[in-house]
Amino acid sequence: MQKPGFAALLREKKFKATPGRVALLAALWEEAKPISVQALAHTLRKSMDEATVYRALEALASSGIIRRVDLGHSHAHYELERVHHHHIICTSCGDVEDVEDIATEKHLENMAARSKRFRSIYSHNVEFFGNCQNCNK
Amino acid sequence: MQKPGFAALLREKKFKATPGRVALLAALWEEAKPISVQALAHTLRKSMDEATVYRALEALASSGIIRRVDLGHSHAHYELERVHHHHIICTSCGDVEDVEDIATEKHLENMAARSKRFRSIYSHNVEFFGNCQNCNK
DNA sequence: ATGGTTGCAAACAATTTGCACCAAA
DNA sequence: TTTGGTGCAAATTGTTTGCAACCAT
Repeated sequence: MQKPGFAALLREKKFKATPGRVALLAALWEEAKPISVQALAHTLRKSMDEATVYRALEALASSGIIRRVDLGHSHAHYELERVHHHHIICTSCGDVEDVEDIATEKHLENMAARSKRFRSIYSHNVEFFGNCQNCNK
Repeated sequence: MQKPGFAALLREKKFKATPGRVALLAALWEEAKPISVQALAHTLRKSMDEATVYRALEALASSGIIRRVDLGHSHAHYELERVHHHHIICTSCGDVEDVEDIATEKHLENMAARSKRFRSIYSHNVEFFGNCQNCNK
């Protein structure tokens, strides 16, 4: 994926392209994996107040520009919405690896389609937990 | 699933079968769906201090008796570990429905097996987000 | 007897909110 | 000029911890 024009992307989604939000998206791009709000706020400490980071993350996540990810910790992580994928988390060292598989995605859609009370399902998260090779010695 | 003997279950996993923990498991059994720590602590207010609820939940979850579930809120939920299944969450009213599908589970295993850095994967979570029929009018 | 468990209080961490001000469109 | 976005501070909410006492085994 090419680095997108973040300002244009924001305007496209009806947001104002403020320097802070552009910096936020750039930081997520740089990170290239889920980052905690605290770490992100620290990175952006020159550009954005922590409360504003929270507000921006929520707004951008509900517009689909970014994605909220749960890694089993007691605080949220976010990442740029790129190619659809999921995560494997090492419960020992916290390391995260991406996984993707088209065939599985189809099955996930089927699974969701079985619901009786839900007709519209617009997203899903999948997380695997295990130990990476470093921690499994 | 039959209602288990919680005291015996606890001892089996090398825990002490205290009245509080038995009450906790009974409460999760009653609830029959993911419950927030706060709601659980409120239910158990006569049996267990909130801090103890947190400690018990963590211990029981890492032994596999119960399961921690992320519903996209900013606090944890737990449920009894029963038949393996996942959840669809209504992002409007918060309602939760269970989903399960053996075929999909096989594919999830395949997906996880593709990892390069992870050999041992012991659990996974899947959550779908959408709107239930009530909220989708 | 003894080590896991608990209550209570306090500390800590994560997230949200009110409000006046600012700046992008 | 209008309204979304921001900083700052304070309030909330969620979670963890220390320690002495307790009780299930």
